[in-house]
Amino acid sequence: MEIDLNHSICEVAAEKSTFYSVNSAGNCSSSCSSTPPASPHHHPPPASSSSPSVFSELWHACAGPLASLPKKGSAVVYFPQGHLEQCLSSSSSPISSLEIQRFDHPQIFCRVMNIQLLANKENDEVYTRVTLLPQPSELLRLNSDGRETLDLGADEKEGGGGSPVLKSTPHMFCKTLTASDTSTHGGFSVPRRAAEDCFPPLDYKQQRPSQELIAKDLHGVEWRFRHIYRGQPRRHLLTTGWSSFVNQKGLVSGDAVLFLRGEGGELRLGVRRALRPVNGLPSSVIENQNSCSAILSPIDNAISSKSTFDVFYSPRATHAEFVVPYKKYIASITSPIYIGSRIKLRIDADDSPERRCTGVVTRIGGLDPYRWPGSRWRCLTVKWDDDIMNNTEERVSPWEIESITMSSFGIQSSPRLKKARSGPQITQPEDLLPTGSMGHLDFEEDSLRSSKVLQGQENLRFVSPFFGNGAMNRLENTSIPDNVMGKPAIYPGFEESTYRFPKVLQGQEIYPIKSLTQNSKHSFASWGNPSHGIQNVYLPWGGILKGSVSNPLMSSPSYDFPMEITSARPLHIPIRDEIGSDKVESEAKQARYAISPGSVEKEIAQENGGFGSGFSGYKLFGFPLASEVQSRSPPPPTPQASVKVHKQGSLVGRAVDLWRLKDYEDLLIELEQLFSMEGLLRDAEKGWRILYTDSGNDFMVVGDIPWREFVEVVRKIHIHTQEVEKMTRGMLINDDTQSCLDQSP
Amino acid sequence: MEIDLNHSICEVAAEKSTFYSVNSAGNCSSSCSSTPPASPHHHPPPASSSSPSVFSELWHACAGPLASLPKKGSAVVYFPQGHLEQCLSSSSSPISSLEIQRFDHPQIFCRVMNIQLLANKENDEVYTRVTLLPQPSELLRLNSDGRETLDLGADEKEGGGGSPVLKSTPHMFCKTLTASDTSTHGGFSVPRRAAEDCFPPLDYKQQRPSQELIAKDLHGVEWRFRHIYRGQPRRHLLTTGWSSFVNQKGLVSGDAVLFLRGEGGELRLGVRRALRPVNGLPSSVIENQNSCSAILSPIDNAISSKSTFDVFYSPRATHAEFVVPYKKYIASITSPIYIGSRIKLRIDADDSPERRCTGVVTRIGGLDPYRWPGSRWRCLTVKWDDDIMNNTEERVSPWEIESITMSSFGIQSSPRLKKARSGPQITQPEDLLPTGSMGHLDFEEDSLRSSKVLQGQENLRFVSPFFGNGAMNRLENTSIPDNVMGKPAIYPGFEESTYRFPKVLQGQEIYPIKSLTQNSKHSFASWGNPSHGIQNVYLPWGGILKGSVSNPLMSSPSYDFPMEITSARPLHIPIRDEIGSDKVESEAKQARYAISPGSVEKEIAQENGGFGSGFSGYKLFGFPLASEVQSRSPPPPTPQASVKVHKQGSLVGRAVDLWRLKDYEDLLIELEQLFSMEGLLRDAEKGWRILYTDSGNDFMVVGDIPWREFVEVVRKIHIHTQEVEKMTRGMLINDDTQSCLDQSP
DNA sequence: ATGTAGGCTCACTGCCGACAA
DNA sequence: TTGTCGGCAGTGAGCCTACAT
Repeated sequence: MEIDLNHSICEVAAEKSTFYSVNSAGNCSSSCSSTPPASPHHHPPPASSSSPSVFSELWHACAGPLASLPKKGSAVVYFPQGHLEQCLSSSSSPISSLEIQRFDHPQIFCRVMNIQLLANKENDEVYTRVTLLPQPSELLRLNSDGRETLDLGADEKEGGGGSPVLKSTPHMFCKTLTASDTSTHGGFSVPRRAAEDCFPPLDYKQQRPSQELIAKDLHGVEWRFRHIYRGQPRRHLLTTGWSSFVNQKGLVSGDAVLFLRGEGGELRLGVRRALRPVNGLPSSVIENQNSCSAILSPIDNAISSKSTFDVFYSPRATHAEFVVPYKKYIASITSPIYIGSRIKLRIDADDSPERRCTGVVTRIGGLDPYRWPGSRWRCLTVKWDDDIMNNTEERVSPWEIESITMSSFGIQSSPRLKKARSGPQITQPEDLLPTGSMGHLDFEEDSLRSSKVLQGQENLRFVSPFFGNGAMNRLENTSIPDNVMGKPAIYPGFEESTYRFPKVLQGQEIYPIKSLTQNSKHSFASWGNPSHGIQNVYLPWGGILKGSVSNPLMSSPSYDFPMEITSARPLHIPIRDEIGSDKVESEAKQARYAISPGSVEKEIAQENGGFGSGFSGYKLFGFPLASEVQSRSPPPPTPQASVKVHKQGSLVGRAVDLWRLKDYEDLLIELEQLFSMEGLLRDAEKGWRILYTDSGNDFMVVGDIPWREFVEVVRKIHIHTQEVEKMTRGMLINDDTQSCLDQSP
Repeated sequence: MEIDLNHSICEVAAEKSTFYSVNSAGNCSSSCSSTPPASPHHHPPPASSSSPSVFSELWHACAGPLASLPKKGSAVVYFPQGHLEQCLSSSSSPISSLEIQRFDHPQIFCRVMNIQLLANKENDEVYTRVTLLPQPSELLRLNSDGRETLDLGADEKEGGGGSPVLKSTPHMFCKTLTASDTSTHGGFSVPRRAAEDCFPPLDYKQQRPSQELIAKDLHGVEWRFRHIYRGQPRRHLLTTGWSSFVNQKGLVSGDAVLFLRGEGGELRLGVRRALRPVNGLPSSVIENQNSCSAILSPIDNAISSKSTFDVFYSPRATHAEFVVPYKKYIASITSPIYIGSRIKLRIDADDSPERRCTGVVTRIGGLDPYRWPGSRWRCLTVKWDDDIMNNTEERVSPWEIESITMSSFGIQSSPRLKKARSGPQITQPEDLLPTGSMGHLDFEEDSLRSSKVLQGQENLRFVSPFFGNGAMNRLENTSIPDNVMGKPAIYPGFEESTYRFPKVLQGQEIYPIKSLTQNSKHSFASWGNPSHGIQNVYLPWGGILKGSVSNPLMSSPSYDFPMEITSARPLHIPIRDEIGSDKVESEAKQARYAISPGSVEKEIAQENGGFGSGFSGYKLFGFPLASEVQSRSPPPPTPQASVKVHKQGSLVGRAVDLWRLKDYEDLLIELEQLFSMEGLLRDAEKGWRILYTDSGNDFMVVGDIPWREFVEVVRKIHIHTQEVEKMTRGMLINDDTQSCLDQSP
């Protein structure tokens, strides 16, 4: 017998009680218990102790995330997957005592004060509202010597309080609409148990018992339906009024409706739209923008004012993970992720409980180091082994990863394996072994493979600018403290690396060998103050040169890397030292922690010896190095953070923070959201053009210059219809023809 | 017999030929002629010389602005009213030789290169596209001595070129839809002449002749209609396909459709929606914001790059005047406008040819002096004599005004006439008499009245900070050159003044007498370099003190102004001296030109003698003065502290000191208190939206940018109902409850 | 000449049980 | 138990003329 999982979930929800409490001090706590609800008689008398507002809140809490509720018997706390609501039914982790942390601001820890669901009345979607109390936490701090200390025991016993008021789960059901349900032909077929559970009883003695149901939606709008019990075999149907509801709500097959009966017998109903794929773009992209822009901005304010903030979050519409459990976070950051790493991920899909997916990290994107200088979060692009995953989860948060192993892909595909054998032996240092409970890295067995990854790489020839005999010598004399074992690699600034051309980043520079050998004078530069011994050398493929191996890159400049691998780089976790005076010192020390205690092979081409000179003036393949160099804190005389956006014909302008965005695509998504033009901007055929006025007051087309450059020169963004470009080319008229008259007299 | 004016207009358009030409050099010119079109036989053979593209362009030109086309026989060039298209049929002023000038950038003159209509495919509206060639003109320049020279003769013979290709106007008609036309019950009743003119002929021998019409809209979409000639009496009807068209275009009664038959017999059709009143918001707001932000920004670019730019302009949707004929402009700026001035305005409404409206200027708003430091444009708020005008034309551009007289309103309403008699005699200087052809000011007869206006004022006690014996003495010795007679008053920076609290502006400071007398030490300050003799004294009510009357404000501090008159101030036209080194000098000289040659009575309280010191540190009623002082270019680092707040529907504005506030939340609370809207603003669901105008004069949503940034750029805050956002997003589904179940079994 | 209303037809909405999965 | 289909009826869109202005 097949079981509709959606329905099963609903039943679980009904069987599991969720308790809400709000104490007078505003210190909300919600705890969960697996106590079964009151006896499931058909029509329990309304609980006199329950106030309508509590019912309403509970209704809101239940209305949205049903599909995200745990499977029967499951009690796993799995915040990172975004199914925050699981905490509601997790007896092991009451929300109020869970450590929550913003993924993009490691200094700030938050305490969940309240979780409830709210409705976006615009699109009828339900969002989870997480009220967080930001707590600049002592859990993670830098000691004076720059060493990172994880003080796990601190701040543990603070929350709590408030006696939870027990509330029995009201009777409800959720049904995914069938084609018949949404067609104009008929009504809505009510599942038998759902009707008996939620709707007032009918007089079954009648031939065709029927009644009028009145249900309020999230807006408070009443919807009336004729509920009839008829047919052979008998079944419950909603007829009159149903199609109007479907039409006005714009429901289609695959969407879901939800009915909930309150204590007084009053009905509520909500819709839960299916996650419709946004054309052309993976949903994960939308997720990221959605979350970052709309949700995180008030958080900054709250943090500075030490007040609470709310996070709105729709588990159906967005995959973004705003909060992660502390343990998960710690586990994640102690497991470096490299491009090429094979990761395992647990997926909570509606149709399969706990499916685990595996894939290979193909790209590591960073947050904007200007805006989130200390963020440890990275955006991973994953090529999944299973093709089914391709469309749904292209981008992954490192917090989500369950285990990591080094991938061995690319070995067989490289015909030049032997030739590369003479390359450096990349060995993962032992202290990068996972210490977290969830992370799993077996570098021992993977060390060889990762070296093969390096050896297999073609065409891209990289060398670190840190290379240089002097630096190497210094480095070899450096002793690595023992107490930093197991700590993550520390690195200020990070960037994605899917570009064909190498990027030079703060603390991580990548050069083609060719440029080194051919024109080392202008291609080499050093970062960091040599007097402080910036010693870590990260090869582009993620290995760390160790030992006393001579520099093969210099001697054999024709290293070939397979093209399918752009570069394999470690997921370094930067920690920002806010004490500006000792920046270099601490960076140097932090950097050391990432270095294997073994001998590291390095050469730092150090032509430009000065620390402050950076890479100004150097170019690589026409790309100015300096512009890519992320200067240290504070952010340079920064260009404006927010850029105004005007849409043609729109009265009101908006503003976007470009530093938050990663690329043009992000921008388009952001703009679409700001102006409610979902899907209209990314598709040029929709007729919109994005223009901008730059610092030279020139009116330009967005997208022509590199994103970073764009961010710095843009002054104002304009959204115009495509007519704007026709002004020079004359009118174009598209000739899609429609016939609305079939017969001619 | 009643005549549908819309139809008349259409016929005029058909009778008047409009000629377009585009020469190969890209130098487009369009000229007009009143030559009647070819004999109006029913089906003229397609002109072989006309290319389809020209037809298309012409079609676009005709499709939109029909209501703006001149009445029969009219040849008046009347750009300022926004009916740019009138030039198309004006034989006296071919477009190509007309001087066009941006109202907000007096240095830049533009030459019209092309005019055509484009479609906003979103709302199906038609826009006028004006391709302009900016010409940094010599017409208006400042001599080295700072005197303004109007070199009318220059630059006159430059344009032209290109032999216009004659094109006969295609056959077209425009009909405003009736209730029957738009009802679901029937089809579209085609006016007889229109059908015979535009549609292919039917075989009238048949019983019910019919045919299928295929017409393309602006998007190129083909619409098919059954065209039938039937009924008793016989008439032309569009049946099948029509209701689909109406529905999909969202047409309602009052909208108009337009059919146009090309040379090849192909049909085009367009819609022209009726100007639906935007609920709650005066259309002028839309206009201003829309135009300034979306339309003018590319112009800056074009000006700097000396390239062309386009202006998109919808005569139906916006009232903004982007271009004004040069003569009109000159006439306007030579006629100072005061609050209280009675103005006459010509209105081109659809239903009445050349209706003239009169009203009294109640408010003079300025452009942002930061962004448009030299703009002469002012936004006038006019209280119209005719109540009908109240909703349509609240705000007026000075370019539109036909004639100006001083108003005498307020005389009778003042019970304290006698008491105020001892006040200063405000006399308009003779050199402010109008010299332009259109302006009309009779200051001689109004001088007394304006003084009465002053005398009648209560409760608001103002005095200029310029008052001071030293300055007065200097001023009295100043000789006014004769050759500046008739030139407008020159003043850097200007601001509206409808507020209860005084504002301190550049060159125009207004203080309550009370503060002067009580704490003159901190309330007085001087602007301008005394060595250059800033001599003009503008009283807040717009008068210029002259003669040797002693300062009555100092001796009788209890001046009372009627509340209904905020202040009567002259519309000073600032001219920006771009030579930065001599700024003060030229300003001082320019200022002198506005002063009556007669003896002027002034006192400048000049405690703070330094020019650069401004008003920093002084506060008045808690309002820092310095923040309100508009410094000379470049804009000062200190943004304004107090920001004006306007609530939709409220006549009176308030002001908030943003520096006192911590964040957006504080702001909302403050605003709620100011407007007694407790709880209404912080909850978005209450339906209020907080917007603001920033330093770029853009209309933005509050909350998008960080608070600190916001504080620095905000210029004015607007509280609107949420309707304001619907203007950009289109209709929202209203949630009126509907019962869809009438009978219960 | 043309706006509006009544009559008429037809297509579609929407309620019903049959039937099958 | 419930998704889908054929049957069927009521409503209304839409074509027609009549009538009024």
